Amino acid sequence: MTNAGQVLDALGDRTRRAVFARVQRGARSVQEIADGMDVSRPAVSQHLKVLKAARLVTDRAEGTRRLYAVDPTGIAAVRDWLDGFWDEALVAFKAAAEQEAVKERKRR
Amino acid sequence: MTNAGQVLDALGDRTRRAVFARVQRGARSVQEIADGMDVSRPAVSQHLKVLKAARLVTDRAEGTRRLYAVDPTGIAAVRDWLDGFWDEALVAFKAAAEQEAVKERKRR
DNA sequence: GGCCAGCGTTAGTCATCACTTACCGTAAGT
DNA sequence: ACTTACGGTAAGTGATGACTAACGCTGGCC
Repeated sequence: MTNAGQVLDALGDRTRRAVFARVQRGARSVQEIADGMDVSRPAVSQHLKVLKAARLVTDRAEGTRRLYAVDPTGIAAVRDWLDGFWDEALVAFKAAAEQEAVKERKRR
Repeated sequence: MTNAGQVLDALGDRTRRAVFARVQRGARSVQEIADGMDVSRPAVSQHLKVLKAARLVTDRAEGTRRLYAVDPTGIAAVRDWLDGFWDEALVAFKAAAEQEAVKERKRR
């Protein structure tokens, strides 16, 4: 199981999110990903390393090129993590809203 | 609509995630949240500010105390953002797997 | 009014990390 | 073997941001 914290740390950077989005849009090689971005290719390479460690992307060698693709594993990890918060958050939120409504009634 | 990037930036810090988790577990005042943590109270206060801006928590004054609660809005934002990736990621992943299988067959 | 508790804010410091430049290894073409 | 394209890595720098200490403000209590 991948640590959700690691994935969130990976997604907690704007540039890295842009790289991730480009991979998902179909970009393959590191060059293609870096083209049009305002950072250098080595920077992209380092970001890909982090994304890979978080299991957000997978890589595969093809000749001298290295092709990157999206890995659902990391996304699933955050998704599960979020869902845990989601349910409890809704319950807590509803309870708080109820309590607010009670106080509101008392005020009149 | 809350920006998903802002929420991810907020969750991209370990300490901030701890603060968020404590709020969800029922901690209310800033003191209660800070108690037992290895950072000072002002630090917690600053983290709460970021979490609030990302609409992950809400605050409400009660006397001199300030009570914090979880706000589902921010979580929903990341959730939607993730779901977008989720669907396309699965499709892309399946396609890639298919292509791999084809290549595998060709190899024999 | 005086006092205390609870928080937010500011200023300043320190560490983390994103980025670039340069370098090295590797695979394919000639 | 030479060259070229591609990409990971190391070293060094700069900027972002997390943290603490000190201060100020507000609300409740005596």
